[in-house]
Amino acid sequence: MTEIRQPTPRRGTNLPRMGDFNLTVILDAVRRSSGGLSRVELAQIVGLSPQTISNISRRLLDQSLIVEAGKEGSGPGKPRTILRLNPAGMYAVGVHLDPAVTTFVVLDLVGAVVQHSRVKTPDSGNPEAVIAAIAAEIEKLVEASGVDREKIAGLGIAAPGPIDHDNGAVVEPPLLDGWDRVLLRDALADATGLSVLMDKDVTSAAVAETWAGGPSGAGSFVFMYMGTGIGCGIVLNDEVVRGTSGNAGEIGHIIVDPDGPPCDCGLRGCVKSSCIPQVLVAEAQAAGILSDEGPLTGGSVVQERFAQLCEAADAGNSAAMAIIDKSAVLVARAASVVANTLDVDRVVFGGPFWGSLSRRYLELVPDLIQQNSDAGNIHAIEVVGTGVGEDVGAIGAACLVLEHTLAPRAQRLLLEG
Amino acid sequence: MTEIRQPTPRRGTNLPRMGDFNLTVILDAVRRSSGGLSRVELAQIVGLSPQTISNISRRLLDQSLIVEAGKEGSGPGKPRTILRLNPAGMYAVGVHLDPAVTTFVVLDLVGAVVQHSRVKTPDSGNPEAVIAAIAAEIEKLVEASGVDREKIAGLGIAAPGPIDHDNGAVVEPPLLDGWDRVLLRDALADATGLSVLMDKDVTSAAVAETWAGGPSGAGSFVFMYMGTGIGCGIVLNDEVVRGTSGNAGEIGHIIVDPDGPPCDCGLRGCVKSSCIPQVLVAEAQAAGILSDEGPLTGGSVVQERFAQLCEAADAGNSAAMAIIDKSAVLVARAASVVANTLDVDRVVFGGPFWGSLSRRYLELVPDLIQQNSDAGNIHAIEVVGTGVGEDVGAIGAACLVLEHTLAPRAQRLLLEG
DNA sequence: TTAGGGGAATCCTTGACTGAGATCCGCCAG
DNA sequence: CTGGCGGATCTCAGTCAAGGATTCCCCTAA
Repeated sequence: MTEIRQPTPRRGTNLPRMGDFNLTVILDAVRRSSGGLSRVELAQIVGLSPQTISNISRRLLDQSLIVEAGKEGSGPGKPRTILRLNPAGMYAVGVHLDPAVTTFVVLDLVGAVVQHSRVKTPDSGNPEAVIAAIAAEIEKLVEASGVDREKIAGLGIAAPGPIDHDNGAVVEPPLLDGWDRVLLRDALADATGLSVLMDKDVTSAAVAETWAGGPSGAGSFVFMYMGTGIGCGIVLNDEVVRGTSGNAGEIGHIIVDPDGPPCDCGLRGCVKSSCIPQVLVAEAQAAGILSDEGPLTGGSVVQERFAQLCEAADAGNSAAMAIIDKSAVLVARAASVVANTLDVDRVVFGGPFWGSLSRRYLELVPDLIQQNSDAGNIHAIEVVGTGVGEDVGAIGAACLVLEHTLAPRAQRLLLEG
Repeated sequence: MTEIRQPTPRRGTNLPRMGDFNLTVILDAVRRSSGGLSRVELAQIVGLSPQTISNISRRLLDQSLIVEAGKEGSGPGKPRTILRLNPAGMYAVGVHLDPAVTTFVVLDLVGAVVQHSRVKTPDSGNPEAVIAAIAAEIEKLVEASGVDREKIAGLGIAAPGPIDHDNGAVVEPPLLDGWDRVLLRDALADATGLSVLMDKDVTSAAVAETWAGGPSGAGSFVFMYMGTGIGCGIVLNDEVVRGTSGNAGEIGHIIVDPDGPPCDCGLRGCVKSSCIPQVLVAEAQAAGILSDEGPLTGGSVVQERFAQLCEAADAGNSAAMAIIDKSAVLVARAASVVANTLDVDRVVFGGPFWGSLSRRYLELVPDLIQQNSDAGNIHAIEVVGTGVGEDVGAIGAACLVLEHTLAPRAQRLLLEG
């Protein structure tokens, strides 16, 4: 353990990089504004001269990434021409590969869903066949959307962790037999002809929030992903934290309940063993809240019964409410650990199971997190639910492409090796 | 909780910024190399053309931040001229304000300690007098070092958290009465005439590692700070994570022992209640390992007895060893939580109490962390002890200045508001 | 003496900045 | 109703500064 792997050192930058970066900065400002911005406003916001804004605007107009959308003249003088994002300027395809269902979306530049489909994930141990099926579904979806293929910037894949980011493979995914270290990214690139990006589902969800989540996707935040498992996506200063192997956000073994049930790690009360939906459903069945007592096999069964549990809680069943409320306390503890460690001032909740939980969680969690906050005296911590719905995984996957292509990441400035 | 605070949007960049950034990139490459680099090597490393390197080298030579140090010719052709950091090119002053002792250092450009002193922190409730005393001590230290005042880039302060980074104040510091929200940074700037930066001690320690820690300070890592409390500093891709209010790294309430003692947060087995030195010393006293049974008042008493405990463990006292070993397990769990959440591949241990612990911890902790790693299948996690010694707080404080002035932070590229 | 590599001088390209001019609209007088 | 005036917005040329490409000079080993 004494030899330190020497990372690639920090590299320099040059003029073309600078130009491209400023372009993405302006695009980002336009994107984040509600209702567009004029060139003068842009100059003020990004700190560049009006001239430069004009030049870059022209480039963006030429690429039809933005459009001039009307004028706005209040007083005397030439009215400002408003620049807006052109939704049809670019598209991206997203796939969320989940043990239960595989979701597909085509997204436009503003992050709106143009086309959408879901298929049950085939549980064959034959990844090649599944990959071919995915490629075919993408083909069908793009066809149906009527989008010009030239306008499709790429394909994003969201997969359950852990993943091997360097090789574009999932590693020992639970409930996906035969998928260990299959080179999914390259296989799909070959099959579709698109450039492919791959990330964990929680990271994708966080990216979806930055791109399609409105004001709650700006700055720094932790995205609590409520899915089959519970994970988090991390965004610091508008940049997603991926970690060395793309596996940031693993919080399954944070201990949230010293009196909780034992976990496979040998301890007690981990997130993974005490507050994921599967555990809550099992608790509800043991308590006799859910009539159906069949085995909990597969993600879709869990999802269904979990929805029943939440409905019971919303309907006033006190035992069900107790289970949900307790889970809120535990999840809030996990969120607090991450929020305290990174000192963020916003926690965003989302994920496929969030819809059922949101009402009760939004009543309980804000106060719990505020109480647990180490920096609570200095700044409050906002707790919000995401605006991106159930398909956040697939939407996030598509947003990976948009983010990679158009977001003003500092990395974009640096020369490549 | 619905109103989202709109953060300052991402800003553009321009030519002068680019030039300055490239300068810092080159300086950083020279700094990180062992034994200097030639211009050609630099060109290859940072990706800029040889003559750009030449131009920037000239600027660095003019500012005497680097020096030409000999030639290196192996084969035919003109031998390479080696560029090295000039230790005397710049200095920085660092102060570590700790409840027990206040440490002062003057650092040169390579991070070597030029001058050093310690005084007991006066426990008066009169911050103004203490600030005046600190300023006087700095004056004395600079005088004694014989350093040209023009070469002093600034003053760094490391303070125990939580801090209010915006206002440069400590917030409700434990054991420091009367210091709540005193505007320490501005007061010291007025008193010394230096530009002052302030950060938490754990953040400062992480910065010290990036600047003076050798290869283990590159890339991404978590710095576990073993002090009166236990905290962590976070560095991702060579940039320190500070958080919205400068309070990142608060891990005191991560639960590491479900069977542990109760904590003031209402739960059990937090880091703060189960493995900080004060708790271990109390355990040792209860077990009769330490003969002296006096009260545990003040940081220096704890430090002294903790050293005795570690000595006993090193000497083979099995009860003492059990206490240290158990703490290693617990601290490893906390480190694992952070490492898993951020997916870093290195954990660096350090801090004032690290010296006593290092031998046993380095035997136990690497395996423990590897076992707890969620990404353990994908990459190993290195565990190393810092090269920066007991004064890491003050050295880190001085490094804050060097880092702010000379590190290739992406932030440097962006235009200011 | 020759070969080969390092470093500097020169010119080119490119992107942002500066200042003058064109454009557009509301206002107001005739 | 019409045309000139003023003010704000936007664009056109010129300048500046930084990195890139080419060329040349210098140095050392063989």
